[in-house]
Amino acid sequence: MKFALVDVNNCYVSCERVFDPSLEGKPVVVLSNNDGCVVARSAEVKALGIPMGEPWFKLKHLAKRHGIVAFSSNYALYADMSNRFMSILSSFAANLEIYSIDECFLDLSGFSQDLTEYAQQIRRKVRQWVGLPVCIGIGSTKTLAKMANHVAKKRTEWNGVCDLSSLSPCLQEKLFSGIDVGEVWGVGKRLKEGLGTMGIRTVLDLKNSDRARIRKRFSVVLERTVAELNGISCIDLEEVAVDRQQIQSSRSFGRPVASLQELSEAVTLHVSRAAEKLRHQGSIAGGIQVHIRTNPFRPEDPQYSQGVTVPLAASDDTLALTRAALSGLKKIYRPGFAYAKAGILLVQLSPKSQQPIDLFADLAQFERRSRLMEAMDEINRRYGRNTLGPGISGFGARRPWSMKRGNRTPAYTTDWKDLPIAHAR
DNA sequence: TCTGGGGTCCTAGGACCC
DNA sequence: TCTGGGGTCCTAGGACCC
Repeated sequence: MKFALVDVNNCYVSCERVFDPSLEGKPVVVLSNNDGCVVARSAEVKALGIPMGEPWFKLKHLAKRHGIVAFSSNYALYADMSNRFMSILSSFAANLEIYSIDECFLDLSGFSQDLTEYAQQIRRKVRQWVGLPVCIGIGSTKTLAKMANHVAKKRTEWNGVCDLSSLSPCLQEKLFSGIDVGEVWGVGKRLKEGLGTMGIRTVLDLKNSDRARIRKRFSVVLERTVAELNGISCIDLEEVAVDRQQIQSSRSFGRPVASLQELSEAVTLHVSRAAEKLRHQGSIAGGIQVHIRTNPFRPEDPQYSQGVTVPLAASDDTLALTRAALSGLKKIYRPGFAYAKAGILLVQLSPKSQQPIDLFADLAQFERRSRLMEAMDEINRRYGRNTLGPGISGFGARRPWSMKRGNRTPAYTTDWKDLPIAHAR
């Protein structure tokens, strides 16, 4: 087997730079929803030692001093750039797996040409056609391809491409002995700690570790990782997008919320968004979980966090799901708290084609509802999300709790009125 | 004042059944 | 006072990923 992992460098920052080249060379960050924390950093920002996930308010002084430019996240733009990026990749390999918004695995098994040169061609084309810089890692398993990608990104002498399968075992060992085990795909903070107590500190240590012992002390997942580091491919390319098993919608509020009324509006909005995704993948949900919580970062305030799962006759009907969610919310709601976040989770998903028909149900009513949902999705697709929804979710201007997005760039590629040329005039 | 959101998989423990 | 063993299903929580 041979896999390549193509990954956009500092994806969100790079997308912003495509439409404002003057940002090139400047320190740039993109912030999460509510402008909460840093989710993308340019190389200049990384060099300042600012970690991923750092809360923005803690950085403001640094930002001023170094002239850091901060953008609110613009997901419509990033998603569209991602689609363009993926479509270019599909011309380089017949089999590929879109792993995330900015990463894609290609199956290069059986390719006879020089893979490093092929990867450089991919880099040039992506750069030329969509303006995004990418790095490419190649290896005989997905875990090795990930590792190679890390090397390509961190060590400039590789010029953006690293093919581990072209290295001699001796060179590979030398490389792996110099990389922290925490950089391995699937090894997070806790596992790194646990491995450390066993004396496993580098990628090479993990590669040479005893698989049975790893399985016993940790899990089958980590055992698989060790196998993959040794070139034994355990994780397949997943070309077809599989149906989600859960669909979630949750969000922090722009400001604290206390009333059941406002929580109900937020929950209703979340159900609408999740139900739309549910119908899009052609599934029905057999349960809906509702959760609310106060702000855990303010331990001096009274804290409350509660969730409840409400079972229901499997459905994809926004109104039925909303009813269930609101009944759950009423059960867990306690007055007297400053709530910071609410969300819902659709669970027990199954294909709509398997939906059992209730013997006593009103079929005509069922049909009308289906058509209503279709019409609603179509209107929201055409005129923007939340154009049409249950009345309880409130209207835009009346949603003081909705999120803060102080500095979002225009939807350059997905909205006619935001085309760059219109701004140039 | 201000700390994201959406996923997956695994494990442990409780309820229940025979 | 005595109190099995094994299976399934569900849920909560932990860990990881981007």
